[in-house]
Amino acid sequence: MKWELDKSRAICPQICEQLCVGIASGELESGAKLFSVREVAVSAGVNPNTVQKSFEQLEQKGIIYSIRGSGWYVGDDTSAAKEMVTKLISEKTLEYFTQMKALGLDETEIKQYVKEWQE
Amino acid sequence: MKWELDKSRAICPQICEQLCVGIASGELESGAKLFSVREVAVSAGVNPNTVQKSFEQLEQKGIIYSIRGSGWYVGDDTSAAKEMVTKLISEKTLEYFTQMKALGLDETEIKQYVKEWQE
Amino acid sequence: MKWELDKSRAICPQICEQLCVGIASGELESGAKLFSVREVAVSAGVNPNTVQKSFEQLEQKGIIYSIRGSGWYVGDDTSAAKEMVTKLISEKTLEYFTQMKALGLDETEIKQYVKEWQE
Amino acid sequence: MKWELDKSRAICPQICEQLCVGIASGELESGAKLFSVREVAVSAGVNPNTVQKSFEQLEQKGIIYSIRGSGWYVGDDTSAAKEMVTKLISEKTLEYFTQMKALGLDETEIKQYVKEWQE
DNA sequence: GTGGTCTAGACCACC
DNA sequence: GTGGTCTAGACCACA
Repeated sequence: MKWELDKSRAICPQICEQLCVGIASGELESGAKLFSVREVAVSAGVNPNTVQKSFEQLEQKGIIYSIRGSGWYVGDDTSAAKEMVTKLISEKTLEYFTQMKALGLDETEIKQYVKEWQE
Repeated sequence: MKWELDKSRAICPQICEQLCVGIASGELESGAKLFSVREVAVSAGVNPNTVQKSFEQLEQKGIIYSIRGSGWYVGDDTSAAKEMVTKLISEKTLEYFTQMKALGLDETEIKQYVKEWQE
Repeated sequence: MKWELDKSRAICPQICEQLCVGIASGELESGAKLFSVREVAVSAGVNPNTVQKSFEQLEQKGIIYSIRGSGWYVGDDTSAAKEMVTKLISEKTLEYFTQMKALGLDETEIKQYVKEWQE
Repeated sequence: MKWELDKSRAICPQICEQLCVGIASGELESGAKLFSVREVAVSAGVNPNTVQKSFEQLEQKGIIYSIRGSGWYVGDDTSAAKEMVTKLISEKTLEYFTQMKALGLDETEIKQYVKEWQE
Protein backbone atom coordinates (compact mmCIF):
# COMPACT_ATOMS: atom_id res chain seq x y z
CA MET A 1 0.00 0.00 0.00
CA LYS A 2 1.24 3.38 -0.97
CA TRP A 3 0.38 6.41 1.11
CA GLU A 4 -0.25 9.84 -0.28
CA LEU A 5 -0.77 12.13 2.64
CA ASP A 6 -1.45 15.84 2.61
CA LYS A 7 0.53 16.99 5.65
CA SER A 8 -1.41 20.24 5.81
CA ARG A 9 -4.56 18.30 6.69
CA ALA A 10 -5.14 15.99 9.63
CA ILE A 11 -3.41 12.66 9.05
CA CYS A 12 -5.81 10.39 10.92
CA PRO A 13 -8.85 10.67 8.63
CA GLN A 14 -6.61 10.43 5.56
CA ILE A 15 -5.29 7.05 6.65
CA CYS A 16 -8.84 5.87 7.34
CA GLU A 17 -10.02 7.06 3.95
CA GLN A 18 -7.19 5.52 1.97
CA LEU A 19 -7.54 2.22 3.75
CA CYS A 20 -11.26 2.22 2.95
CA VAL A 21 -10.49 3.00 -0.67
CA GLY A 22 -8.03 0.12 -0.75
CA ILE A 23 -10.64 -2.24 0.63
CA ALA A 24 -13.45 -0.90 -1.51
CA SER A 25 -11.37 -1.22 -4.67
CA GLY A 26 -10.58 -4.85 -3.89
CA GLU A 27 -6.87 -4.21 -3.46
CA LEU A 28 -7.28 -5.42 0.10
CA GLU A 29 -9.52 -8.47 0.30
CA SER A 30 -11.60 -9.82 3.17
CA GLY A 31 -9.43 -11.34 5.86
CA ALA A 32 -6.24 -9.91 4.39
CA LYS A 33 -3.59 -9.02 6.94
CA LEU A 34 -2.70 -5.36 7.07
CA PHE A 35 0.81 -4.10 7.58
CA SER A 36 1.60 -3.54 11.22
CA VAL A 37 0.97 -0.19 12.83
CA ARG A 38 4.71 0.37 13.04
CA GLU A 39 5.33 -0.52 9.40
CA VAL A 40 2.56 1.75 8.21
CA ALA A 41 3.87 4.53 10.41
CA VAL A 42 7.34 4.23 8.91
CA SER A 43 6.21 3.91 5.30
CA ALA A 44 3.82 6.83 5.63
CA GLY A 45 6.24 8.89 7.67
CA VAL A 46 3.83 9.56 10.50
CA ASN A 47 3.56 8.86 14.21
CA PRO A 48 2.60 5.25 15.13
CA ASN A 49 -0.01 6.62 17.53
CA THR A 50 -1.74 8.28 14.60
CA VAL A 51 -1.91 4.98 12.70
CA GLN A 52 -3.15 3.20 15.80
CA LYS A 53 -5.93 5.77 16.23
CA SER A 54 -6.91 5.38 12.59
CA PHE A 55 -7.10 1.60 12.82
CA GLU A 56 -9.17 1.84 15.99
CA GLN A 57 -11.61 4.16 14.29
CA LEU A 58 -12.05 1.75 11.41
CA GLU A 59 -12.44 -1.10 13.87
CA GLN A 60 -15.27 0.77 15.55
CA LYS A 61 -17.03 0.88 12.20
CA GLY A 62 -16.55 -2.84 11.69
CA ILE A 63 -14.35 -2.38 8.64
CA ILE A 64 -11.24 -4.02 10.09
CA TYR A 65 -10.57 -6.05 13.22
CA SER A 66 -7.54 -6.86 15.33
CA ILE A 67 -6.24 -10.07 16.82
CA ARG A 68 -4.11 -9.48 19.88
CA GLY A 69 -0.50 -10.27 19.26
CA SER A 70 -1.16 -11.02 15.62
CA GLY A 71 -2.17 -7.85 13.86
CA TRP A 72 -4.96 -6.16 11.94
CA TYR A 73 -7.17 -7.79 9.34
CA VAL A 74 -9.73 -6.65 6.80
CA GLY A 75 -13.25 -7.47 7.98
CA ASP A 76 -15.45 -10.08 6.37
CA ASP A 77 -17.91 -7.64 4.96
CA THR A 78 -16.22 -5.17 2.65
CA SER A 79 -19.49 -3.46 1.86
CA ALA A 80 -19.04 -1.26 4.92
CA ALA A 81 -15.87 0.14 3.40
CA LYS A 82 -17.58 0.68 0.09
CA GLU A 83 -20.44 2.51 1.75
CA MET A 84 -17.89 4.57 3.63
CA VAL A 85 -16.23 5.66 0.41
CA THR A 86 -19.53 6.47 -1.24
CA LYS A 87 -20.57 8.45 1.81
CA LEU A 88 -17.30 10.36 1.87
CA ILE A 89 -17.60 11.25 -1.79
CA SER A 90 -21.09 12.52 -1.24
CA GLU A 91 -20.18 14.44 1.89
CA LYS A 92 -17.14 16.09 0.42
CA THR A 93 -19.06 17.11 -2.67
CA LEU A 94 -21.83 18.59 -0.57
CA GLU A 95 -19.26 20.44 1.50
CA TYR A 96 -17.59 21.69 -1.67
CA PHE A 97 -20.84 23.00 -3.07
CA THR A 98 -21.70 24.67 0.23
CA GLN A 99 -18.37 26.44 0.38
CA MET A 100 -18.49 27.53 -3.23
CA LYS A 101 -21.98 28.92 -2.75
CA ALA A 102 -20.68 30.87 0.25
CA LEU A 103 -18.12 32.33 -2.15
CA GLY A 104 -20.89 33.72 -4.31
CA LEU A 105 -21.29 31.06 -7.00
CA ASP A 106 -24.61 29.42 -7.76
CA GLU A 107 -24.98 25.74 -8.66
CA THR A 108 -24.77 26.32 -12.39
CA GLU A 109 -21.62 28.38 -12.08
CA ILE A 110 -19.98 25.77 -9.85
CA LYS A 111 -20.72 22.99 -12.32
CA GLN A 112 -19.40 25.11 -15.16
CA TYR A 113 -16.27 25.92 -13.17
CA VAL A 114 -15.60 22.26 -12.42
CA LYS A 115 -16.26 21.29 -16.04
CA GLU A 116 -13.58 23.70 -17.23
CA TRP A 117 -11.17 22.87 -14.42
CA GLN A 118 -7.75 21.57 -15.32
CA GLU A 119 -4.41 20.87 -13.65
CA MET B 1 -24.76 41.77 6.18
CA LYS B 2 -26.15 38.33 6.78
CA TRP B 3 -23.97 35.59 8.18
CA GLU B 4 -24.28 31.95 7.29
CA LEU B 5 -21.81 30.04 9.37
CA ASP B 6 -21.10 26.34 9.34
CA LYS B 7 -20.33 25.66 12.98
CA SER B 8 -18.56 22.40 12.10
CA ARG B 9 -15.80 24.38 10.36
CA ALA B 10 -13.56 27.03 11.89
CA ILE B 11 -15.52 30.24 12.13
CA CYS B 12 -12.70 32.72 11.57
CA PRO B 13 -11.98 31.91 7.93
CA GLN B 14 -15.70 31.83 7.18
CA ILE B 15 -16.13 35.38 8.41
CA CYS B 16 -13.09 36.43 6.36
CA GLU B 17 -14.43 34.71 3.26
CA GLN B 18 -17.93 36.11 3.48
CA LEU B 19 -16.62 39.61 4.09
CA CYS B 20 -14.37 39.28 1.04
CA VAL B 21 -17.32 38.09 -1.01
CA GLY B 22 -19.31 41.09 0.17
CA ILE B 23 -16.53 43.45 -0.86
CA ALA B 24 -15.78 41.65 -4.11
CA SER B 25 -19.46 41.69 -5.10
CA GLY B 26 -19.66 45.42 -4.54
CA GLU B 27 -22.13 45.11 -1.70
CA LEU B 28 -19.50 46.76 0.49
CA GLU B 29 -17.81 49.65 -1.26
CA SER B 30 -14.40 51.20 -0.71
CA GLY B 31 -14.33 53.18 2.51
CA ALA B 32 -17.64 51.75 3.69
CA LYS B 33 -17.91 51.38 7.44
CA LEU B 34 -18.37 47.82 8.61
CA PHE B 35 -20.60 46.85 11.48
CA SER B 36 -18.70 46.94 14.75
CA VAL B 37 -16.93 43.90 16.07
CA ARG B 38 -19.54 43.59 18.78
CA GLU B 39 -22.48 43.95 16.39
CA VAL B 40 -21.11 41.33 14.03
CA ALA B 41 -20.48 39.05 16.99
CA VAL B 42 -24.10 39.33 18.08
CA SER B 43 -25.60 39.00 14.61
CA ALA B 44 -23.39 36.03 13.78
CA GLY B 45 -23.86 34.46 17.18
CA VAL B 46 -20.15 34.20 17.92
CA ASN B 47 -17.67 35.69 20.35
CA PRO B 48 -16.38 39.22 19.69
CA ASN B 49 -12.81 37.92 19.90
CA THR B 50 -13.46 35.61 16.97
CA VAL B 51 -14.71 38.52 14.88
CA GLN B 52 -11.79 40.67 15.97
CA LYS B 53 -9.35 37.97 14.91
CA SER B 54 -11.04 37.64 11.53
CA PHE B 55 -10.92 41.38 10.94
CA GLU B 56 -7.24 41.49 11.92
CA GLN B 57 -6.44 38.77 9.42
CA LEU B 58 -8.12 40.74 6.65
CA GLU B 59 -6.34 43.88 7.83
CA GLN B 60 -2.99 42.12 7.44
CA LYS B 61 -3.92 41.44 3.84
CA GLY B 62 -4.77 45.08 3.27
CA ILE B 63 -8.43 44.38 2.57
CA ILE B 64 -9.88 46.36 5.47
CA TYR B 65 -8.45 48.77 8.03
CA SER B 66 -9.42 50.06 11.44
CA ILE B 67 -9.55 53.45 13.09
CA ARG B 68 -9.23 53.21 16.84
CA GLY B 69 -12.43 54.05 18.63
CA SER B 70 -14.19 54.59 15.34
CA GLY B 71 -14.57 51.28 13.56
CA TRP B 72 -13.52 49.14 10.66
CA TYR B 73 -13.60 50.29 7.04
CA VAL B 74 -13.28 48.68 3.63
CA GLY B 75 -9.85 49.42 2.14
CA ASP B 76 -9.32 51.68 -0.85
CA ASP B 77 -8.35 48.87 -3.15
CA THR B 78 -11.08 46.28 -3.39
CA SER B 79 -9.11 44.26 -5.91
CA ALA B 80 -7.34 42.46 -3.06
CA ALA B 81 -10.69 41.13 -1.90
CA LYS B 82 -11.59 40.07 -5.42
CA GLU B 83 -8.28 38.27 -5.84
CA MET B 84 -8.87 36.64 -2.49
CA VAL B 85 -12.22 35.26 -3.61
CA THR B 86 -10.81 34.02 -6.90
CA LYS B 87 -7.93 32.41 -5.08
CA LEU B 88 -10.24 30.74 -2.59
CA ILE B 89 -12.43 29.33 -5.34
CA SER B 90 -9.38 27.93 -7.08
CA GLU B 91 -7.85 26.54 -3.91
CA LYS B 92 -11.02 24.89 -2.72
CA THR B 93 -11.60 23.31 -6.10
CA LEU B 94 -8.06 22.00 -6.21
CA GLU B 95 -8.48 20.62 -2.72
CA TYR B 96 -11.76 19.00 -3.72
CA PHE B 97 -10.20 17.30 -6.71
CA THR B 98 -7.26 16.11 -4.64
CA GLN B 99 -9.52 14.60 -2.05
CA MET B 100 -11.77 12.95 -4.60
CA LYS B 101 -8.78 11.44 -6.35
CA ALA B 102 -7.62 10.07 -3.02
CA LEU B 103 -11.04 8.43 -2.83
CA GLY B 104 -10.33 6.57 -6.04
CA LEU B 105 -12.02 8.76 -8.65
CA ASP B 106 -10.18 10.06 -11.68
CA GLU B 107 -10.72 13.51 -13.14
CA THR B 108 -13.35 12.41 -15.64
CA GLU B 109 -15.33 10.60 -12.98
CA ILE B 110 -15.20 13.60 -10.67
CA LYS B 111 -16.48 15.95 -13.37
CA GLN B 112 -19.25 13.51 -14.23
CA TYR B 113 -20.18 13.19 -10.56
CA VAL B 114 -20.37 16.95 -10.12
CA LYS B 115 -22.38 17.33 -13.34
CA GLU B 116 -25.03 14.95 -12.06
CA TRP B 117 -24.99 16.31 -8.53
CA GLN B 118 -28.15 17.69 -7.05
CA GLU B 119 -29.29 19.01 -3.69
CA MET C 1 -1.01 76.20 14.14
CA LYS C 2 -0.40 73.44 11.68
CA TRP C 3 -1.07 69.85 12.60
CA GLU C 4 0.98 66.95 11.41
CA LEU C 5 -0.66 63.85 12.73
CA ASP C 6 0.36 60.26 12.24
CA LYS C 7 -3.01 58.55 11.92
CA SER C 8 -1.50 55.16 12.66
CA ARG C 9 -0.68 56.29 16.19
CA ALA C 10 -3.11 57.49 18.84
CA ILE C 11 -4.19 61.05 18.08
CA CYS C 12 -4.67 62.31 21.63
CA PRO C 13 -1.02 62.30 22.77
CA GLN C 14 0.09 63.76 19.46
CA ILE C 15 -2.12 66.81 19.91
CA CYS C 16 -0.82 67.23 23.45
CA GLU C 17 2.77 66.93 22.29
CA GLN C 18 2.49 69.37 19.43
CA LEU C 19 0.71 71.91 21.56
CA CYS C 20 3.50 71.63 24.14
CA VAL C 21 6.08 72.07 21.41
CA GLY C 22 4.25 75.16 20.20
CA ILE C 23 4.26 76.61 23.68
CA ALA C 24 7.84 75.58 24.45
CA SER C 25 9.09 77.10 21.23
CA GLY C 26 7.41 80.40 21.99
CA GLU C 27 5.04 80.21 19.05
CA LEU C 28 2.22 80.21 21.57
CA GLU C 29 2.84 82.74 24.36
CA SER C 30 1.53 82.89 27.89
CA GLY C 31 -2.12 83.86 27.96
CA ALA C 32 -2.56 83.39 24.24
CA LYS C 33 -5.98 82.15 23.20
CA LEU C 34 -6.00 78.78 21.53
CA PHE C 35 -8.24 77.94 18.63
CA SER C 36 -11.51 76.44 19.74
CA VAL C 37 -11.87 72.71 20.14
CA ARG C 38 -14.10 72.64 17.10
CA GLU C 39 -11.70 74.65 14.95
CA VAL C 40 -8.76 72.48 15.88
CA ALA C 41 -10.83 69.38 15.20
CA VAL C 42 -11.68 70.61 11.73
CA SER C 43 -8.20 71.83 10.83
CA ALA C 44 -6.60 68.63 12.11
CA GLY C 45 -9.29 66.42 10.65
CA VAL C 46 -10.03 64.61 13.87
CA ASN C 47 -12.94 64.09 16.22
CA PRO C 48 -13.74 67.10 18.48
CA ASN C 49 -13.93 64.75 21.45
CA THR C 50 -10.32 63.81 20.87
CA VAL C 51 -9.25 67.47 20.93
CA GLN C 52 -11.32 68.06 24.04
CA LYS C 53 -9.64 65.12 25.81
CA SER C 54 -6.22 66.41 24.78
CA PHE C 55 -6.91 69.89 26.13
CA GLU C 56 -8.23 68.45 29.38
CA GLN C 57 -5.08 66.40 29.80
CA LEU C 58 -2.90 69.47 29.33
CA GLU C 59 -5.13 71.39 31.72
CA GLN C 60 -4.52 68.73 34.35
CA LYS C 61 -0.82 69.35 33.97
CA GLY C 62 -1.29 73.09 34.36
CA ILE C 63 -0.05 73.84 30.88
CA ILE C 64 -3.26 75.41 29.61
CA TYR C 65 -6.50 76.50 31.25
CA SER C 66 -10.07 77.10 30.19
CA ILE C 67 -12.56 79.85 30.81
CA ARG C 68 -16.13 78.68 30.53
CA GLY C 69 -17.83 80.09 27.49
CA SER C 70 -14.69 81.80 26.35
CA GLY C 71 -12.14 79.19 25.37
CA TRP C 72 -8.73 77.80 26.13
CA TYR C 73 -5.62 79.79 26.99
CA VAL C 74 -1.93 79.11 27.40
CA GLY C 75 -0.97 79.03 31.08
CA ASP C 76 1.14 81.67 32.74
CA ASP C 77 4.09 79.43 33.30
CA THR C 78 5.37 77.99 30.05
CA SER C 79 8.15 76.16 31.78
CA ALA C 80 5.81 73.23 32.42
CA ALA C 81 5.41 72.82 28.67
CA LYS C 82 9.15 73.04 28.20
CA GLU C 83 9.76 70.42 30.83
CA MET C 84 7.12 68.28 29.18
CA VAL C 85 8.93 68.44 25.85
CA THR C 86 12.30 67.67 27.45
CA LYS C 87 10.79 64.76 29.30
CA LEU C 88 9.17 63.40 26.15
CA ILE C 89 12.43 63.61 24.24
CA SER C 90 14.22 61.74 26.97
CA GLU C 91 11.51 59.12 27.32
CA LYS C 92 11.21 58.45 23.63
CA THR C 93 14.97 58.14 23.29
CA LEU C 94 15.14 55.71 26.18
CA GLU C 95 12.30 53.71 24.65
CA TYR C 96 14.10 53.72 21.30
CA PHE C 97 17.32 52.43 22.82
CA THR C 98 15.46 49.75 24.75
CA GLN C 99 13.71 48.50 21.64
CA MET C 100 16.85 48.55 19.55
CA LYS C 101 18.70 46.58 22.20
CA ALA C 102 15.89 44.03 22.14
CA LEU C 103 16.58 43.75 18.42
CA GLY C 104 20.13 42.69 19.14
CA LEU C 105 22.06 45.95 18.82
CA ASP C 106 24.29 47.26 21.58
CA GLU C 107 24.62 50.92 22.46
CA THR C 108 27.59 51.54 20.20
CA GLU C 109 25.87 49.96 17.23
CA ILE C 110 22.72 51.98 17.82
CA LYS C 111 24.64 55.25 17.93
CA GLN C 112 26.50 54.30 14.78
CA TYR C 113 23.24 53.37 13.06
CA VAL C 114 21.64 56.70 13.97
CA LYS C 115 24.75 58.60 12.89
CA GLU C 116 24.54 57.07 9.43
CA TRP C 117 20.78 57.37 9.16
CA GLN C 118 19.28 59.32 6.34
CA GLU C 119 15.87 59.97 4.85
CA MET D 1 15.30 31.27 25.28
CA LYS D 2 15.03 34.10 27.73
CA TRP D 3 12.23 36.59 27.51
CA GLU D 4 12.53 40.25 28.36
CA LEU D 5 9.13 41.80 28.01
CA ASP D 6 8.15 45.40 28.51
CA LYS D 7 4.67 45.06 29.97
CA SER D 8 3.85 48.65 29.08
CA ARG D 9 3.96 47.75 25.39
CA ALA D 10 1.87 45.15 23.60
CA ILE D 11 3.34 41.74 24.35
CA CYS D 12 2.56 40.01 21.07
CA PRO D 13 4.92 42.00 18.84
CA GLN D 14 7.67 41.69 21.46
CA ILE D 15 7.50 37.91 21.38
CA CYS D 16 7.56 38.03 17.58
CA GLU D 17 10.52 40.38 17.57
CA GLN D 18 12.60 38.43 20.07
CA LEU D 19 11.92 35.17 18.29
CA CYS D 20 13.01 36.75 15.01
CA VAL D 21 16.16 38.04 16.68
CA GLY D 22 16.86 34.55 18.00
CA ILE D 23 16.44 33.08 14.53
CA ALA D 24 18.34 35.85 12.79
CA SER D 25 21.25 35.53 15.21
CA GLY D 26 21.52 31.82 14.56
CA GLU D 27 20.60 30.87 18.12
CA LEU D 28 17.60 29.07 16.64
CA GLU D 29 18.48 27.14 13.51
CA SER D 30 16.33 26.05 10.60
CA GLY D 31 14.04 23.20 11.60
CA ALA D 32 14.74 23.66 15.31
CA LYS D 33 11.83 22.85 17.56
CA LEU D 34 10.58 25.77 19.58
CA PHE D 35 9.40 25.45 23.15
CA SER D 36 5.70 24.70 23.27
CA VAL D 37 3.14 27.45 23.45
CA ARG D 38 2.43 26.53 27.04
CA GLU D 39 6.10 26.45 28.05
CA VAL D 40 6.79 29.84 26.52
CA ALA D 41 3.69 31.19 28.22
CA VAL D 42 4.96 30.05 31.61
CA SER D 43 8.56 31.16 31.11
CA ALA D 44 7.49 34.55 29.79
CA GLY D 45 4.78 34.95 32.36
CA VAL D 46 2.00 35.55 29.87
CA ASN D 47 -1.13 33.79 28.72
CA PRO D 48 -0.80 30.88 26.27
CA ASN D 49 -3.23 32.61 23.92
CA THR D 50 -0.87 35.54 23.61
CA VAL D 51 1.99 33.22 22.66
CA GLN D 52 -0.24 31.33 20.23
CA LYS D 53 -1.22 34.59 18.54
CA SER D 54 2.42 35.64 18.24
CA PHE D 55 3.42 32.31 16.72
CA GLU D 56 0.53 32.49 14.26
CA GLN D 57 1.65 35.93 13.12
CA LEU D 58 5.15 34.64 12.45
CA GLU D 59 3.67 31.62 10.70
CA GLN D 60 1.78 33.91 8.33
CA LYS D 61 5.10 35.49 7.43
CA GLY D 62 6.62 32.09 6.74
CA ILE D 63 9.18 32.39 9.52
CA ILE D 64 8.01 29.44 11.60
CA TYR D 65 5.50 26.63 11.03
CA SER D 66 3.52 24.25 13.19
CA ILE D 67 2.79 20.55 13.12
CA ARG D 68 -0.46 19.71 14.87
CA GLY D 69 0.08 17.87 18.08
CA SER D 70 3.82 18.07 17.67
CA GLY D 71 4.94 21.65 18.06
CA TRP D 72 6.36 24.70 16.36
CA TYR D 73 9.48 24.69 14.20
CA VAL D 74 11.80 27.29 12.67
CA GLY D 75 11.15 27.57 8.93
CA ASP D 76 13.59 26.43 6.28
CA ASP D 77 14.43 29.91 5.17
CA THR D 78 15.77 32.01 8.02
CA SER D 79 16.33 34.96 5.73
CA ALA D 80 12.74 36.06 6.31
CA ALA D 81 13.54 36.46 10.00
CA LYS D 82 16.69 38.38 9.21
CA GLU D 83 14.82 40.69 6.87
CA MET D 84 12.21 41.13 9.56
CA VAL D 85 14.82 42.28 12.07
CA THR D 86 16.44 44.64 9.58
CA LYS D 87 13.05 46.04 8.69
CA LEU D 88 12.11 46.52 12.32
CA ILE D 89 15.34 48.37 13.05
CA SER D 90 14.74 50.64 10.11
CA GLU D 91 11.08 51.22 10.93
CA LYS D 92 11.69 51.96 14.58
CA THR D 93 14.46 54.39 13.74
CA LEU D 94 12.27 56.16 11.20
CA GLU D 95 9.49 56.34 13.75
CA TYR D 96 11.91 57.70 16.33
CA PHE D 97 13.13 60.43 14.00
CA THR D 98 9.57 61.33 13.05
CA GLN D 99 8.54 61.66 16.67
CA MET D 100 11.60 63.65 17.61
CA LYS D 101 11.01 66.02 14.71
CA ALA D 102 7.44 66.47 15.92
CA LEU D 103 8.99 67.51 19.22
CA GLY D 104 10.85 70.31 17.52
CA LEU D 105 14.27 68.80 16.89
CA ASP D 106 15.86 68.74 13.48
CA GLU D 107 17.92 65.85 12.16
CA THR D 108 21.24 67.26 13.29
CA GLU D 109 19.97 67.88 16.80
CA ILE D 110 18.54 64.38 17.03
CA LYS D 111 21.83 62.80 15.99
CA GLN D 112 23.72 64.97 18.46
CA TYR D 113 21.26 64.05 21.22
CA VAL D 114 21.66 60.32 20.53
CA LYS D 115 25.42 60.66 20.36
CA GLU D 116 25.53 62.14 23.85
CA TRP D 117 22.90 59.78 25.26
CA GLN D 118 23.80 57.62 28.17
CA GLU D 119 22.07 55.29 30.67
C1' DG E 1 1.81 15.88 25.71
C1' DT E 2 0.80 19.36 21.47
C1' DG E 3 -1.49 22.94 18.54
C1' DG E 4 -6.21 25.00 17.12
C1' DT E 5 -10.19 27.18 18.20
C1' DC E 6 -13.61 29.32 20.69
C1' DT E 7 -15.98 31.54 24.71
C1' DA E 8 -16.22 34.80 28.44
C1' DG E 9 -14.96 38.67 30.49
C1' DA E 10 -11.96 42.26 31.70
C1' DC E 11 -9.34 46.73 31.10
C1' DC E 12 -7.51 50.49 28.43
C1' DA E 13 -7.29 54.49 25.44
C1' DC E 14 -9.69 56.71 21.87
C1' DC E 15 -13.81 58.79 19.14
C1' DG F 1 -19.92 53.94 21.76
C1' DT F 2 -15.31 51.76 19.35
C1' DG F 3 -11.09 48.89 18.59
C1' DG F 4 -6.88 46.62 21.01
C1' DT F 5 -5.09 43.63 24.11
C1' DC F 6 -4.78 40.35 27.52
C1' DT F 7 -6.29 36.68 30.83
C1' DA F 8 -8.63 32.48 31.99
C1' DG F 9 -10.39 28.42 30.88
C1' DA F 10 -12.52 25.16 28.04
C1' DC F 11 -12.86 21.54 24.28
C1' DC F 12 -11.17 19.03 20.34
C1' DA F 13 -8.32 16.15 17.41
C1' DC F 14 -3.68 14.84 16.67
C1' DA F 15 1.36 12.99 17.82
